[in-house]
Amino acid sequence: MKILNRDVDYAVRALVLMARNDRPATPVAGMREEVRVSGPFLRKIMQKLQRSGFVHSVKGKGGGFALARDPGNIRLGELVSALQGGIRLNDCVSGGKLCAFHSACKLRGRLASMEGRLLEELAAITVKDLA
Amino acid sequence: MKILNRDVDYAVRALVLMARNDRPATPVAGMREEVRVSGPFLRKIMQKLQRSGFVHSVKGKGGGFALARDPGNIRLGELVSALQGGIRLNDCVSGGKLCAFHSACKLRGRLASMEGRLLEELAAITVKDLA
DNA sequence: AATGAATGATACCCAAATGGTATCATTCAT
DNA sequence: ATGAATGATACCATTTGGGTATCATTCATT
Ligand code: FES
Ligand code: FES
Repeated sequence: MKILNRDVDYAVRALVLMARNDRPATPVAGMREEVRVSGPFLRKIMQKLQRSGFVHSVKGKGGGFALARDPGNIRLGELVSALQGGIRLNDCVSGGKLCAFHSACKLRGRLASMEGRLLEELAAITVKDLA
Repeated sequence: MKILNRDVDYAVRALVLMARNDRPATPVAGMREEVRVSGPFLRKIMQKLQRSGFVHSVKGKGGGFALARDPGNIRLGELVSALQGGIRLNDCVSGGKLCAFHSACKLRGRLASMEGRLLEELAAITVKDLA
């Protein structure tokens, strides 16, 4: 039961870094040291963040990445949704492999609300909180 | 972000089944139909449950598995711990790959307490509840 | 004692997800 | 032109999850 995968982990570090020293553009080469990850991998993550609208990018010399949104409004829950996909619950529910008690089952609903609460808690944490 | 894996899923179904028709011993062959899973796989899971003390087993002809504990006291949280292992949080914490802000990081504690709450919620659900 | 129904233990295998690298194209300041 | 930067994408390697196969052991029945 791992809550955050690597992508989210590194993304958080990078975003926090950018939130701290608010520069017009930070290249990957200027972050990979502190984030403790290889350049190419961090770059791939940053590109995902760019596509999801968390950061914007500037190509060419002097370019790099910068926050596209107020760090106080970048919520962990959104990062999780963007970088490690949605909810799957258990296979009985999402995979269509129903068990014999399906109609009377009290489990599905409970799991759904649990996952909901989890995401709420994640949504309560912003990049600013962590900077 | 999947809460329950297959093992737990099938285990719950089997335990609920046993709680319903309280027989002295149910063989795997008598459960695999309703649980909707292959015999060998269910058997492997049942063996795990036996090793963890949730059920006891009787070998030989007429044997099988039976609940070793009151179904009202078999909690989902325990099943998760026994069948899909403990907590890993993110790699910054569990993997020892600390990031640059480790000492000041507010994330680890939050994740830990979130996971704790999740397990509490799971612990509130018993096999009896689901039967 | 022999048989067959059952679990115990363990090794193995396959597929999917995760984590990570490599390559080439594109943009842009100098 | 050059070189520093990202965009896009294909590829690879490791781990995990899900599942099968096999042989050993136990025990009720005959
Ligand atoms: S576990 Fe199958 S319906 Fe709930
Ligand atoms: S994410 Fe590294 S110390 Fe918190």
